[in-house]
Amino acid sequence: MKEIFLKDIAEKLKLSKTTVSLVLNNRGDENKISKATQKRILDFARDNNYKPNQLARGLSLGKSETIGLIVPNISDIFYARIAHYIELKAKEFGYTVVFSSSNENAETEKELIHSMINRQVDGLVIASTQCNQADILRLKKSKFPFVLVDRHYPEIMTNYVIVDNLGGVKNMTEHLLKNGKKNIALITIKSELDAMQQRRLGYETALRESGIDINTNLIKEVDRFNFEAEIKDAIRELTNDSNRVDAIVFTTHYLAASGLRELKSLGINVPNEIAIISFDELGAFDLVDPPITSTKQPVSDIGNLAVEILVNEIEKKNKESINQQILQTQLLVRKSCGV
Amino acid sequence: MKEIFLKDIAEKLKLSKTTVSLVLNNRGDENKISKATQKRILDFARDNNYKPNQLARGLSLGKSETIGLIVPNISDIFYARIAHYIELKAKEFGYTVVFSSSNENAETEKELIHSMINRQVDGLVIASTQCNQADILRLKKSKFPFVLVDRHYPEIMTNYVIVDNLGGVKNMTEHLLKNGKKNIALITIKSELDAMQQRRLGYETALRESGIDINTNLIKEVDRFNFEAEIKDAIRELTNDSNRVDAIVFTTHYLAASGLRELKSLGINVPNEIAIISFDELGAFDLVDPPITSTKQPVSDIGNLAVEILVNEIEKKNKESINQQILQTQLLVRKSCGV
DNA sequence: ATGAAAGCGCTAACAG
DNA sequence: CTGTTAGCGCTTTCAT
Repeated sequence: MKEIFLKDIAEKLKLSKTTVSLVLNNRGDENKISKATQKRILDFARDNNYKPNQLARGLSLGKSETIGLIVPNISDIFYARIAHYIELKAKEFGYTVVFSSSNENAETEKELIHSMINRQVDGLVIASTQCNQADILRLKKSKFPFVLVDRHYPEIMTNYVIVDNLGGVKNMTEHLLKNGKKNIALITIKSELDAMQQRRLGYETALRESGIDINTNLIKEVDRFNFEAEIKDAIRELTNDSNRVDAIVFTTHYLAASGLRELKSLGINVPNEIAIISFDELGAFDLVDPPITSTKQPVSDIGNLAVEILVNEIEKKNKESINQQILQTQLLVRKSCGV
Repeated sequence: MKEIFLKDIAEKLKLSKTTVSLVLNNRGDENKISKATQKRILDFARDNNYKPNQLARGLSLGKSETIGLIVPNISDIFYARIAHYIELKAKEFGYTVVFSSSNENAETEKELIHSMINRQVDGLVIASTQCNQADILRLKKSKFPFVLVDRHYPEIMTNYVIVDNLGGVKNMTEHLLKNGKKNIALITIKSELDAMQQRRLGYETALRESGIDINTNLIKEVDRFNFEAEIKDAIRELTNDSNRVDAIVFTTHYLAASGLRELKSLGINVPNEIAIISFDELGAFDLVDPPITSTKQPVSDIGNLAVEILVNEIEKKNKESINQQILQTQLLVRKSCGV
């Protein structure tokens, strides 16, 4: 079964490439090609398992029916799940997805954006690293279709699908307050990322609205690449005599996992001595000892909306309109904050 | 900053496209193009941010410097991690990766293989669904470069990178035996997949070698798409009076998670009443109550080797040789089998 | 209702 | 050392 090309079909059927191409692209009727001819072409193509060369097609059309996905790290379950939904939705629209991880590196992200554009992706879904304003801005200026997910730049007017980070963490903190916690700490990632700033703000807002002063000693920012080590120090400080926290809010799942690991190794009882709560989930937070109360992000909505917005923009169904979605999170109450 | 093409460079510099193309592909020296000309071209290209259209390049070259990755499900942490390593390694070799999930559906997998080939990927890494011998065989016949990971077809001579499933589960079962367990059950996925058969065999081999008869009542096969419900029944049966198992081997992580969930809801103490052990890990198995003893797969090796083998084949450094790798797993002993 | 021919942007014989 | 030319496989304008 050797490869067969458009030209081959035309020759065998004694037709022109034009006719064959038209029919194969479902434009036979609109070009008044006889039903009989259409059937001959379609049958022959099917029988010989004809598949167009997408590279040639893309080159000719100026588009590739591919969308690029750039995430910080595809092996982070959160992004893997988003990728999954993006892929499903993209397939519905007839697009394939190409992906790459930036590994939280702005330089890598820049290269990826270029590389993907060179590969003629029709649009981009980006969960951007912290500080890549420049390239995002350039992308916007060039009117290249793209949509930001999970992370956005408040200063740039772009399409995005994000989550209400402030509201989510505010909820979490209030949940702790409601459970009688008095001295609540925050462990977060040191980052310019708006998402992280918003999460911190959520924590602060909840406290402030309850008339509690912010104690900056209780806010620990750890380095994203060195969090395992730094979190140990953070936990030790938070649990020493001068601080005596009774609850910790973690702004992301792997911080919570690390934190809990450390609390356990210190022999501290969760939730009796210290309650914990996590933004975002790991696979088995319900099985963990204790089951961790956490905030669930609407991953499928994020993926679906991102693709819908992007495809809309690519196909310019709506011209020039900017689409910004801020989705709500959901608090899953388990045992780690007391009953 | 508008787009610039090869032709533009040639015109501005009053050179031919050939010269420019040669230089840009680092073949200036071998074609004896003067250093001066080379420098002019390189500088101009850099200053004007020239990036070749990869579609055109691919069409002309007959290759795209892209490799396709097909997995059952990218949101399964195991495949997400493999994808991560594949991507890293591919980048080292100058390849981009395109991915898709087959959702365990052979028909989808077939389409994906074709679709990727149409998109002119240079090679494929496939974690195949259970029963797609036909397409894999066709792929082999057509001499298209590909390598199977995680799952393979024993009847087909292909490149693959898999794990010693039999040995892994045999180890797990022996670990249970060593800990004094007498009545060990197996919960696995109902599947023709060789990997799953091997895991079952590992369990049976361990028992047999210890002189224990296989009791088929203690082997439960659940449907991959309906495992949550079926596992409940399985657990109930295994824990009823006639069976009285004291340990359960789970052949994959999500089965273990579901199983543990059910055991807990039944108020059964793990590991005192029933020990459990899992092939493969979820994110936080060390934090689970109790920490789950499990078998860790060498994910990074799988990804790295797969890409190395594939790129070798694509670039035909070694002609016609078949490369089959069976990697060893590692048992992480925690608390779920007793101390 | 169908065909001829040009063109998408790049590479590569071959010529000089 | 550099240019001419054809061609990768497909789409599309313009004829007929």
